[in-house]
Amino acid sequence: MQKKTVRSAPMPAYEQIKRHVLAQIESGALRPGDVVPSETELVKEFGVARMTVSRALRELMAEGVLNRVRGSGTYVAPRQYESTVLQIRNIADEIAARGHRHSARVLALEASDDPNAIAALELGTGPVFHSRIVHSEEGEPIQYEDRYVNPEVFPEYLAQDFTAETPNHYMVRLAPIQRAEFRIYAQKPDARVRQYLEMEIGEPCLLLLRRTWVGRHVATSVRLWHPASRFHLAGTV
Amino acid sequence: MQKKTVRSAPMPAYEQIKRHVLAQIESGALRPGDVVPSETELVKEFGVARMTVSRALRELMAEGVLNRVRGSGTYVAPRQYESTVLQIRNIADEIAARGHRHSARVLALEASDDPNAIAALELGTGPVFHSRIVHSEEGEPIQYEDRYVNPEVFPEYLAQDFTAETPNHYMVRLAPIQRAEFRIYAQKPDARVRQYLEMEIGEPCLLLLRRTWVGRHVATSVRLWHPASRFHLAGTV
DNA sequence: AAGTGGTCTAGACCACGAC
DNA sequence: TCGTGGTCTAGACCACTTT
Repeated sequence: MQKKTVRSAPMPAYEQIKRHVLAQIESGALRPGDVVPSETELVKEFGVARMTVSRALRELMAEGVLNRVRGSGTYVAPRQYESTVLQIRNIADEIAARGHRHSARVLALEASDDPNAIAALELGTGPVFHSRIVHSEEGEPIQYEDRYVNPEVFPEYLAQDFTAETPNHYMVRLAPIQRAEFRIYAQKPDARVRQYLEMEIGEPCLLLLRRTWVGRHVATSVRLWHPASRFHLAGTV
Repeated sequence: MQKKTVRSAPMPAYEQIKRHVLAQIESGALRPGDVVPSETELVKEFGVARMTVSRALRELMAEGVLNRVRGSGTYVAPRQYESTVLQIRNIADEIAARGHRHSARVLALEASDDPNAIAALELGTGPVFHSRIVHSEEGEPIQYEDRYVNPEVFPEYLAQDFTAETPNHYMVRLAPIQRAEFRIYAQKPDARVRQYLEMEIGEPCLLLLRRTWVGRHVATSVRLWHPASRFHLAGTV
């Protein structure tokens, strides 16, 4: 009963196995519903005891990443369906998780000198970057995104193609978000928002305001309007 | 390497240990900050291997019930109903924090056989307890609370005076909330809610649905309507 | 029958904190 | 130094599903 040779990385074996499986899911090598290698196979692959593999897979199941069925096997879980306030998720991921098609229409992508936006980003002077995008799920508009971006944090923002990648995904990919502040309102949309979201007159919006920090900089300040009939927020504490 | 004698209950040993610790916390025998018996002690008490105790305590830490410090010990975690993001706060406290006066009007306080409520509380049969209360800030209504309560968790609920203490405060005082699930909607209020909240016709509501757990019981399921013009949610991540 | 996951044992080595 | 938790091993028995 001797511990095997020291691993190069100071990371527990079960954690390495978890990351290995997660990486395969993120890369698309493993898709929802796919069979994950069995405990026995992972034992051989990683040269560890079965308890260690078992813990890794059990924790991934507790995290909602995998489903395990005794006698059958381990499967990649379908993605979660409800958006959450607690996590800064990507509208495109949420839509994809529901098995639906996401599309984005870029209404504006420009520099701006709006003093309110400059203040919200806690900058002294402008210009700042500004984008307005309508996100749709299966062709039905579900979010009107009005976003201001700190050029010091994302200098290449205006050069991106936000029909291919959402601003949120782009920013998360480039910089780790360290803090976020949000406010949630029920609000009647103005005429422009109502039209872009194809809403009935009188239907309210669920409005989410969010500012996120990267280091000491306010990276972005965004207002997200959602038609009340087609969207809600959810989460657990 | 023989498995020990068959347990009377068909429940894993680690699960029994978890329930034992949770029961002590719920009964008040263990309070936040208290030291939980060490792995070695629990190994002796339950006659199991250390890995089994370790798993039980590790899972309770993952659930936020315990804190574990290597070299020091295992401790009961502080109650978290105010530390997290969408805080499970008391409307009366929030109003008091603004230096304002809170008042409550109890519209109903009764037993109910509503099958939806019974299902929401994950009970087999009713009756369950039901209350409807309008909360006001400086005399201005700010929240319409429609709450169902699990009688197994709060048997004395109907005997309380909720003009003096809010249901939320009463429940938090009696039992530690361990988990909460919420959903947030923008919604047009029905006529009754609109009237009690003294809202203009056409003004939307911010509707917060929340279920909270005490141990393995759904303790309460509540719908909170707020006039959009006078209320919003906020938090940080 | 063979393979899967679920649980458990009785040890072990280690990093860390309190004393 | 001693006790604590963190991880790991190399087996084992079991319930269950698939073939």
